[in-house]
Amino acid sequence: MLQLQTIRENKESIITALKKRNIDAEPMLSKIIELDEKRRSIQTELDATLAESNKLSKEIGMLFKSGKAQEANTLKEKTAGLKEASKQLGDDLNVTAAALQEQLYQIPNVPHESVPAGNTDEDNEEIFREGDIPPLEEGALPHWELAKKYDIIDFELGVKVSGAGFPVYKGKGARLQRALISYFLDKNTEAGYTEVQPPLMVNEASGYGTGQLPDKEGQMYHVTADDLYLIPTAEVPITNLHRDDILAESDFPIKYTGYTPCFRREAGSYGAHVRGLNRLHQFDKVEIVRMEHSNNSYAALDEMVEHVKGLLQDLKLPYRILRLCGGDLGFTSALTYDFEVFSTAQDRWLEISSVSNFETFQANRLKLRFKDENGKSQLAHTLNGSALALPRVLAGILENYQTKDGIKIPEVLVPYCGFEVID
RNA sequence: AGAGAGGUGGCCGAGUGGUCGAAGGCGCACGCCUGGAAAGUGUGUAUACACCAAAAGUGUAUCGAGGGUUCGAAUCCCUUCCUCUCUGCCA
Repeated sequence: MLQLQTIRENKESIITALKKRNIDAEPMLSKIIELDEKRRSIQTELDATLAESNKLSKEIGMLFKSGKAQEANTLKEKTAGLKEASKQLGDDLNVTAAALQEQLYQIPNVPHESVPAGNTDEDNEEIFREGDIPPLEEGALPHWELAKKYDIIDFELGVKVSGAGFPVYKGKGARLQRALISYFLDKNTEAGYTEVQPPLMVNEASGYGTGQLPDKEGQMYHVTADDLYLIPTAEVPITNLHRDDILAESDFPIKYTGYTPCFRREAGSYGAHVRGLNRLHQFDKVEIVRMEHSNNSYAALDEMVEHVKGLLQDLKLPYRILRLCGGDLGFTSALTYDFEVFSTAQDRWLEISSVSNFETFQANRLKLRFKDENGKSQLAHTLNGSALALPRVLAGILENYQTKDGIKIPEVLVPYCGFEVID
């Protein structure tokens, strides 16, 4: 959510920046400014009315105490009109503030200046590429065939137990999955991220805090009996650890990492691109989350990108980094780098990490602030990234490391797996 | 799930209709004291919004949330959320 003051002061530049998202924000912003002006004028009037009313009440109290009941009763009559007026103004204020809030929730974050304009993923800008694409032998298989061949992931069993998109990992497949989680957590911890195990269900306030609500309500599983939501990413509970906090500058940087399953309804997904591990209702992910001083968040973002690069270099997977264009940028993000691994057997790139700076967009909803050197509160910046999302890393490993003698395990994972090959 | 207790400032905790944004304590900050520290001592120490160019200042709101009674509510009434304890159930 953008800050009102920012909108008031930078309306034109916000409109220009939002054009990169192919949004004409002019009508919305004008509406917001209009509502804000209305709200302020009502507030001023209401405050004056209440002040008058408070003053009279005090006088009445004094008069009663000193036994001048008659004078007090005279004053009482004067308060009736004030009371009526403040009730009316209060209602107006509530209506206006609610309308304003609703408008504000609809404005996406302002893209960073480096974000390219564009409509679709075609317009994303590749900024880095590394790793060799392995020459595969005749008869190389996509991961869902490999999963079946070596009996390491059973999609049909998942269908029986839950439904499509809930795979069952078995044997060495399950072990490899666990190895990846441990490996990522270890690397993240080494890089200074504090490991946390957050709740997997969150309340409504948390959903609003990070921006899943109200915009993406349909994408989360809603446990209606208790009004909780299954987390679509660890970003939600971890970022909300600091909801309503006022930090000291010395608290920065705040760095967390956490492994969680993630639950996504993925309504509307279908087709070949969602086969196998490509798109699931439940998947595992290790996330990194940071809270930063506003003047350090882009340095932090770069650091996160370097860190994720390190993970992929270790796994020796061919990958590229994209700077998302305005049209592909998430609602809450100011700048996002997507990491994609090349899946050789599918001959396509698979997104395995998304690293974003939200600037103050989430912090404004979270009321996550810090005291600056002048003792003033200002909003912190929040960032997060996958380090990494498991299923597609797994898909990449299975497909890129396949040989006719089985699937080799990347060297760094062997100590975690306890075996060198899946055969 | 049943019964009970309770939600007050960073924390603890007092406050049952008016002078309460809220005693007292702890913590924290700054100063004094000290060779230095501790102790002692003094001062300060919530957030949001509005007015003001801004600072200063002023006003308004906030004692879980929402509503009501009243000239006036932390205090009374209603609704709701949450927490804790015991019982039950269960990993």
